[in-house]
Amino acid sequence: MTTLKDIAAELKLSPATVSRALNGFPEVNARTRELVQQTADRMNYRPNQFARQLVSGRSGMIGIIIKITEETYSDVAFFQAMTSISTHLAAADLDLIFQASKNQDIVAPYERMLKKTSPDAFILMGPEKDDPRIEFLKSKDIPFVVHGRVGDPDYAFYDIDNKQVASSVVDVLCDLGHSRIAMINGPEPLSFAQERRAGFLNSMRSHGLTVPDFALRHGVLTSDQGYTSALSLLSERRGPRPSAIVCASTTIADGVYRAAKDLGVSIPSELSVVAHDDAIPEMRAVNFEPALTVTRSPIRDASQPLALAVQRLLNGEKPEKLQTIAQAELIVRNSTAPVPKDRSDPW
Amino acid sequence: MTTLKDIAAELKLSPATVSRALNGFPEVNARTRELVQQTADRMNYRPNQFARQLVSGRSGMIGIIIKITEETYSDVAFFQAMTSISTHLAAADLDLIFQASKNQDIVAPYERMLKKTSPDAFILMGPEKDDPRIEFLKSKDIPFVVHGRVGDPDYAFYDIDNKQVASSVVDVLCDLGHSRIAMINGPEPLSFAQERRAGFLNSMRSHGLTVPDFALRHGVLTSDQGYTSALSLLSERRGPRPSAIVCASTTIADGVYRAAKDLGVSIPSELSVVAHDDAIPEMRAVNFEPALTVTRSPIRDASQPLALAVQRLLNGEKPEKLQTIAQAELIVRNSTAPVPKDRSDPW
DNA sequence: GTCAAAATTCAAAACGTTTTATATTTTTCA
DNA sequence: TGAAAAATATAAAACGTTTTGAATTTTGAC
Repeated sequence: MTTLKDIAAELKLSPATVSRALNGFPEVNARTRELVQQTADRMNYRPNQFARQLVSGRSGMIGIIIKITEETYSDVAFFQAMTSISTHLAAADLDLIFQASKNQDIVAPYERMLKKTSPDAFILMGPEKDDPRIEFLKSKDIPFVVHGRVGDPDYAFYDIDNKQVASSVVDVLCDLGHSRIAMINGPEPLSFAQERRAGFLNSMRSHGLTVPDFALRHGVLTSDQGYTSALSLLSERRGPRPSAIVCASTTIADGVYRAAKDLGVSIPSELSVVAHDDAIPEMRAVNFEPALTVTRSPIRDASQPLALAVQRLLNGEKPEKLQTIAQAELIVRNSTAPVPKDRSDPW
Repeated sequence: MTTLKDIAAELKLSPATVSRALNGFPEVNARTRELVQQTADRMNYRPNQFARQLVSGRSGMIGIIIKITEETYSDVAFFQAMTSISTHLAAADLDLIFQASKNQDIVAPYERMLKKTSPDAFILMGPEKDDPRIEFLKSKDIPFVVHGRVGDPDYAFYDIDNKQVASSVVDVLCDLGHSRIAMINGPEPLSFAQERRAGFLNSMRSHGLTVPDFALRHGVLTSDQGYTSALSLLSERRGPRPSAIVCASTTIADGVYRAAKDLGVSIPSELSVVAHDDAIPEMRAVNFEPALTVTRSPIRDASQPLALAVQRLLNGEKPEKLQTIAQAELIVRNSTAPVPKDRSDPW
């Protein structure tokens, strides 16, 4: 391993000058710099990162921690996001430290990583209300960026406008005359699900419509969850069946399609279906039969803003200035149709 | 930030003693150690990892790099493996540095990470013949463990016995009287596919059977790939159809099932299907209709041996001593049956 | 040719540990 | 009691950078 000193000795310069020359400081003679560069190359010099980190106090690494679930969907979604974030960070010469944890105490792995590897910042996914991880990072004064948000926060985040996602869907369905609209939503504790719920209920109310309790369901984003929820919604045991179902994901919609098929309910003539599309390669909305109407905002679109926000945080920008709310795109396909005459009455 | 010196000053001891006390060296008085421990706790001391790394020359981190594909299956499989590895490493206080790369030059990201973050070792997945990554790591003298193997290598690895996987399946099918057995294998460059191919052909030969070229296919591990391959195999355009198909994964088998259904070929009475099951939660062999006969070796089983091998490498053990070849388990279910009389002739 | 200003280089300190070689204290045993 | 041995503590060096403050050299103007 050749060190700065070696180069300095070779050229009869001081380590200070060599350091400056290599790091592009202005106060070094052009000829000297050239010379230093060349000998550094020739001697195959690689700066020792540990020494750099010691003096700079920075690791150049970003932490990301995932709670292990049994759910493939969140896995695939998370993995997509993470790979994408990784490539964007690498472009800024930042590395990603990854940790999966099934720890009960969701803060513990953050503490451990902080002690052990000292990432300069964290990227945090799937925030919940009063999320202890956020409290922890704030208390330790560690920069972090959140994918998603809870409420109207003061931290840096990237999120989509989940209220708009839900309300734009309601608008579309109401324009088609639907009034009995059900929703199969994501897991209750997650903020995106709460936002969509709020947006959904608000928008329904503003159209003068109500939603009975049984028509608004929460659960994991799996096809099976969609299937069982839809079976129950379509069974008419608790009153007339909905004329439209709003799904939290394309996987949920897949289950709804299966249930409709099994019950002989035709889409879209008897039942309209809309979903939010995270653009996970697994289940493409265009390949649905009939093609699925969606609000669309690819999860991978989040990665660049997240990576960028991290860099800016590290440059000292204020978190409050690093907040992005993206709008979802509405794509009407063939799974939505005007409400059938005999099903237009509200609940 | 309180440092070792602060504690030393507080107790009127030398930093050396404090260091030794905290790191459990024997040559320190029990009372002193107790005292040091307490004040360290009281002053909320956290050792500076950068300083440690500088003097030890070790980062305590393991690098893992994935080439981005378009394939969900490999994503899910990889992600499963990675999360599992991560938890095992964390138990040994090692962190995982993750990087996704779509770089053409598959060595470049290794070089970059090495320069930037200096992992102590790498875990390397999906080795190919003459893999330049392996050459690179060897030339730089960086320890690494491979998931999979090529040939009869001198590096540390964990792999399953892919020849056995293929041959045990052939044995089962031959016992049932099958002689026209086709294989839908994984991507040609990957070593596991080559091993299975070899095992398959060898075993067929030893049963006195031949395999025409068109009956042995390579491709990605997707349902669609299985579907199109099976359609082609079952079309009888190139001779009589196989009485059994061996699949590289449950996703492939899913495609085969779909193709058989579309063609009105019944499983298992007209066609036997066997697959290798990596135990990815996506597609459970037991849930197939009929339940799928498999050779089974969960990908997540690899993570603990891999994590352990890494630790041993770091403790100076020789890579040649850290080689594991796991046997797959054969599970016969309902997708295999005796060959139909009219299809028992060999090709 | 001189002097101030600008440009360039340097020596030393700092970052916070671990480790080596040495010094001091305590214990043991004759 | 004294010397040797064992136990415990220490000072200083080392790891390889960056940065501070000062020193040296070069340039430009008169």
